[in-house]
Amino acid sequence: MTGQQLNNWQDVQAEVLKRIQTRFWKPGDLIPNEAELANEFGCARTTVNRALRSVAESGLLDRRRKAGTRVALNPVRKATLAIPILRREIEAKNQLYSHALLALETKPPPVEIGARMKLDGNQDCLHLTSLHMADGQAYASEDRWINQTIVPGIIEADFATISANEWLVANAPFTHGDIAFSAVRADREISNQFSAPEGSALFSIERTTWNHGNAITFVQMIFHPGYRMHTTI
Amino acid sequence: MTGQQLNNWQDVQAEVLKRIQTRFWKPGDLIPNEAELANEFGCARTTVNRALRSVAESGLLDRRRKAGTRVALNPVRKATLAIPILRREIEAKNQLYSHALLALETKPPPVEIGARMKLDGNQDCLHLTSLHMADGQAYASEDRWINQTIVPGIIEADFATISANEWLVANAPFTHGDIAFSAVRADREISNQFSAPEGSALFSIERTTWNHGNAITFVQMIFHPGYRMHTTI
DNA sequence: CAGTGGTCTAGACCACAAG
DNA sequence: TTGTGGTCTAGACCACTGG
Repeated sequence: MTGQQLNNWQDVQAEVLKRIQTRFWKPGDLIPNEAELANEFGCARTTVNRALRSVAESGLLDRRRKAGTRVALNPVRKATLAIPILRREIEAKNQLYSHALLALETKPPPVEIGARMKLDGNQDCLHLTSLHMADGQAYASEDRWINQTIVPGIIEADFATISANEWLVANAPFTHGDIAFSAVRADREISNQFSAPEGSALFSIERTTWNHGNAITFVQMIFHPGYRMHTTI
Repeated sequence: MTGQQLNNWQDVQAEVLKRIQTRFWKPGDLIPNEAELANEFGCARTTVNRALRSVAESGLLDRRRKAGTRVALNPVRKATLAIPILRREIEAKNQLYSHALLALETKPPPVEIGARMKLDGNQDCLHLTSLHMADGQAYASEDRWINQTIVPGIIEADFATISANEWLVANAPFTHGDIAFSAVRADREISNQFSAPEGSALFSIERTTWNHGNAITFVQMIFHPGYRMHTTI
């Protein structure tokens, strides 16, 4: 060991971050390999590996076998953002959550939505619109299509008492999903729901969830004026 | 070993995910401890630990010492989204990146921005507005405040040739940042930049970056109409 | 108190890719 | 070909926390 004693991977990680932030290791630099750092820090190579892997996952290091580990030239910082169930997001603010089912029908979705769900042909879907409220104020408007052919039991669900999202979370496991964030203009219907001027700029989240190759549901949530989604890096 | 042989942590992870998705382990269930799973899978406990830790990070498992590991009741799925440098985002689409500096001045920021940057008093900041373009089309409009007291060399920077973001990435390391996403209405100036109707709904990203306790910069990026930010879970 | 996950260690072998 | 990170193992000790 030639340097200070670092006993756990968090300490090693902190030292590595410090060297990057202070430009002791500059962007593009090749840093010592795991064995050398383990020797310098007086710990096992496994510990160094754990620390470096963690820093690399955050985007600050590029690691490649044989080529070694370099400080990232263009650090694409990765923000992790939690996609909460709306009810919990609202309750976390100590507000009362409620929701109202506005419409429920069975029909084939518009072509662009059918395409996103990779449905073949004019397949019937369950279509529902509902409003989520915090302390009685409109919080988010939901427009959802559910692929009823692959969700057993969906017909019996009572979406007046449980929100579609919560029912699906409990009954239709998914393997992965796509999410898109954007800004949309409030049309007449939406602006009425929020008691906001027509043409207001509203934050939108669209999500398609899948069970292996099959789309379970497509949902667009449009949030009240002024809504902000936060995260940190 | 009582079950099938799983030789690496990815296989163990896949098996664990399968058991969650198929409801073999149901939400709220306590699953076997690491030693039991290691025995069942015929691998070391370390390997099981690596797999379970990874699943827990995605939000599907709750792990607590002594209490054991449970399938999450309300899985708050975590989406990791990459915050790219704009130039790279544009070049990744095989478009030509360019940018124009629209204004540059030195003055104290508005109070709400000064508060976000935790500046004390009416401290002068470098304020610049610029436009990022893809193939000559307006892509995003940037409004940035830089705390010049803690960024050495900022005076010499030539923001006509290098974008402020790239200069800062190269010269002002940060330890962390806050990000907020929202929707904003295009005012007259912004709508002119995008040749879009006034009142268009535009996607906005605001970011403050810090070096320990000191704000380096606050920036608001407003994107062209129709911009979407994607991720997966 | 005792059971669980969290971590460290030393050694080993392997997969990948640069030269 | 060979140096690098990626991973597994067995065993050990520790930290936290539920009962």
